Amino acid sequence: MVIKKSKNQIDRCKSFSLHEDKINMAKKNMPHDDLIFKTGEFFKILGDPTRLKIINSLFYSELCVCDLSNVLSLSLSAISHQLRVLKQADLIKSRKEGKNVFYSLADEHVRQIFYQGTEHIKEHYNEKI
Amino acid sequence: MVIKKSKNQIDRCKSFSLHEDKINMAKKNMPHDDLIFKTGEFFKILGDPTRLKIINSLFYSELCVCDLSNVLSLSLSAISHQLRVLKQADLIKSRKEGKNVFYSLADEHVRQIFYQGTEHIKEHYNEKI
DNA sequence: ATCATACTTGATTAATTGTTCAACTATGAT
DNA sequence: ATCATAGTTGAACAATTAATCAAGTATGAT
Repeated sequence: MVIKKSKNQIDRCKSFSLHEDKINMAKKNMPHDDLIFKTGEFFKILGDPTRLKIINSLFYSELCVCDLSNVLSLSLSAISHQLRVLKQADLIKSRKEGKNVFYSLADEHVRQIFYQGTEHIKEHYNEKI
Repeated sequence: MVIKKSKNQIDRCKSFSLHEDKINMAKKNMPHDDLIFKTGEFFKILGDPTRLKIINSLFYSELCVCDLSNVLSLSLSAISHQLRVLKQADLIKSRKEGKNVFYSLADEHVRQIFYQGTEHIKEHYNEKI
């Protein structure tokens, strides 16, 4: 009763003509790969609890690596690695003072998008979180 | 010249008292783990080019799996897997009509956050994308 | 009943990723 | 100069993940 697909059969449907207009509309309005990719990279950075906690911590004041290690109860190394990711993506900036390196948010935009994300989740779960 | 750390030394700094106020402020205002985690999961879903392209495609009209396969030049299987991820996260919804399953955006919020993300990137790269 | 089309799904595989470990450098105090 | 503290970094390891493959189900036409 099992029908095996031939090796090189393309796993696509055949009804291109059916919704041709809608398909072309979607294709025409597709942003360039570069923008899609970079936007994805940006959201990916916000897709980690540790990084979100770091961002939230920096809402109130600049903090050094040591402070963040205390706030998140995570090793200096783990924090430092994540700070590098956040800095390379220009979500945060740093300033050196003696033995300390103080980190702060790069701009208001980060705060806004973070806020929108949490609000979306809150609404979605009926304020139960 | 190499000084080896003892096995169980904790990789944390010792200056808790230095920035105690700032640390407590950050701790006090930290959202619950559940909210942080779910927000992270949400952003993670937006952190993939294929899913972003699907979302962008659905900006203009509902589309079936086959249509999306055509728009993105990706196999039905790959599209279907991603649609499931997007649906489970309530970013899209579906409607069955005969042999077709039509997908559309779940709400305006998704559109807004996607838009904010791309705008952030565009600003950041000086409109060069 | 049979067949083609639309879609789904579980398993596999390759690539990516977050944390830890163990080292390193940088700075300031003694 | 030596030492302690603050921070960085590369390697390793486990966990996650996106696409493919090979099968499956669902629906409508003949």
